[in-house]
Amino acid sequence: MLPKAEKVYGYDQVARILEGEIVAGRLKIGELLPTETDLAEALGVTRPTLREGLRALEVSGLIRRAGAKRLQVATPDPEQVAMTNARALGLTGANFNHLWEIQMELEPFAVGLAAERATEAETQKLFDLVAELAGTLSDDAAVIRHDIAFHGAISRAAANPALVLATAPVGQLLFSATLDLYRTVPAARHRLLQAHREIAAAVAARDGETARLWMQRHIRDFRRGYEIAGFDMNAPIELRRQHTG
Amino acid sequence: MLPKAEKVYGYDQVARILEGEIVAGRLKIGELLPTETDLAEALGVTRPTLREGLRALEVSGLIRRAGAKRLQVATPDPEQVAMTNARALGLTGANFNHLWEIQMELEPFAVGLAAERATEAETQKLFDLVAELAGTLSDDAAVIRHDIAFHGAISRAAANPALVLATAPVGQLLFSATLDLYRTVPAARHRLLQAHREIAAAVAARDGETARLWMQRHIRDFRRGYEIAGFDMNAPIELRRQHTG
DNA sequence: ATTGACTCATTGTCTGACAATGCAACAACA
DNA sequence: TGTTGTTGCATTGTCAGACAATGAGTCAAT
Repeated sequence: MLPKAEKVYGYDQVARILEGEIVAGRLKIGELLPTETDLAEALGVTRPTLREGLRALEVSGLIRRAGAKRLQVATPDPEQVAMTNARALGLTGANFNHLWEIQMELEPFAVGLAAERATEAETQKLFDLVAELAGTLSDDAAVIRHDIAFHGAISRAAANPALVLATAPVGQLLFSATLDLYRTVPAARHRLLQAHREIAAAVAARDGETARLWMQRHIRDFRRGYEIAGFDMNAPIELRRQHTG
Repeated sequence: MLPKAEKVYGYDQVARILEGEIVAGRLKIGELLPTETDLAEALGVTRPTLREGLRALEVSGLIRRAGAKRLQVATPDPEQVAMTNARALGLTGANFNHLWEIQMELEPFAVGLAAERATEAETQKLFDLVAELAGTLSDDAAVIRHDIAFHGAISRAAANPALVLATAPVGQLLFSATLDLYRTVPAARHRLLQAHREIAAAVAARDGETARLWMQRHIRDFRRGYEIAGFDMNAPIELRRQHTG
């Protein structure tokens, strides 16, 4: 019950201080950090210690390599954050049912918002993705990349950063597990193409209701494919590392 | 368009290799890592380099200090992950409207599932939290801590790890921004207490519909409080560091 | 104006070291 | 016998200093 006197290590200090400076806006986004030697001196630690702190910040996405040299203050890249979360989610033992349940709730919601708010460029992006998919339908890995990209584009079109953060990890994890699906149930890819096509059209027409319906159908269909393929829906899903595109 | 020959640094290698070993299950959860000297030698790097990699893994939650010495393989702590995400979300410029929108969608959904699935212990936890709140209603910070804990407990009762991951950051960020709210609109805390009480009762009664309705009311009410207080709902919300409990 | 060579700063990495501290074994005691 | 104090050791956190590789900037040559 006591406030447990936890020792704060140097590298932890470094990370916290720098994080505070960034969040408080004293270190502005895009700004270049001082050299490691200078920073270390300013913070009263040595370079190895400083670097441990920097590595921590880099993982949480608050700093990024600019070019290849200097480090740059940055806002966390949603995709990178999503990837980290997806992996974390995989390690908690989440299974298909868990993920599908969330998908079924969030994706129709997202596409409804997207239908209201999508900009011209964003709907165009959806059409582009669909067209691209039509061309690479036989490449399983490409289909999955497209699937992730399409749902990601919808989330972004919904113009809500919190929604992106909530949906992206689930989608990445779920879709990454479907490589075997398309091998086992080849027909699934055509149903996917049609669904995406209809969804894109509905979003462009600002028809939220139709978009939601197609999305629901799409996600139910996804589950059916998983059933047909005979996969175990209670088995933990693990994130498969993307073939870096 | 070219596959950009990206240099892979030693510390990055270390992190990836170890991560791979953990995900693949060759390093089991709870297992203690070898000493830094041994690990460094095994991986063909020196200790400073190794430690940078370890720091990265520590931030992503894959390893944790056991006791105070040796490092231990671990599954990411959802709360810690949520905190990281909440901060990331804050930096993307998410505002009250964004967060509330998600909240309004996910929390009723979560409480509906909780009403179906909550175990005896989990419903008891809800009642305990409500009782505790009733005792500390005048302490603003305590009210907020309770609020986060209560919604977290519901997510967990919904028995879906993906849901926890999706809701926790939003809740943490949103509620952390309400300290001023209770100061400005003192009555809000009583309405919050009532809502939580009703929700806990509905979950215990396995009455999903009532639970959802009260949750919706609760979240709408929250918004009204925010309006009455005259806060700007389009201003970015920043995460306030918790007073470590 | 563009290209090329050159300089220099900075990073990634290494070597070696030391103090602090937690853990385990052991001794001393009730 | 069970508990407490002591001691030694292993391991971590941190430091100091060094060096090669490489990116960026400078300046001359074309």
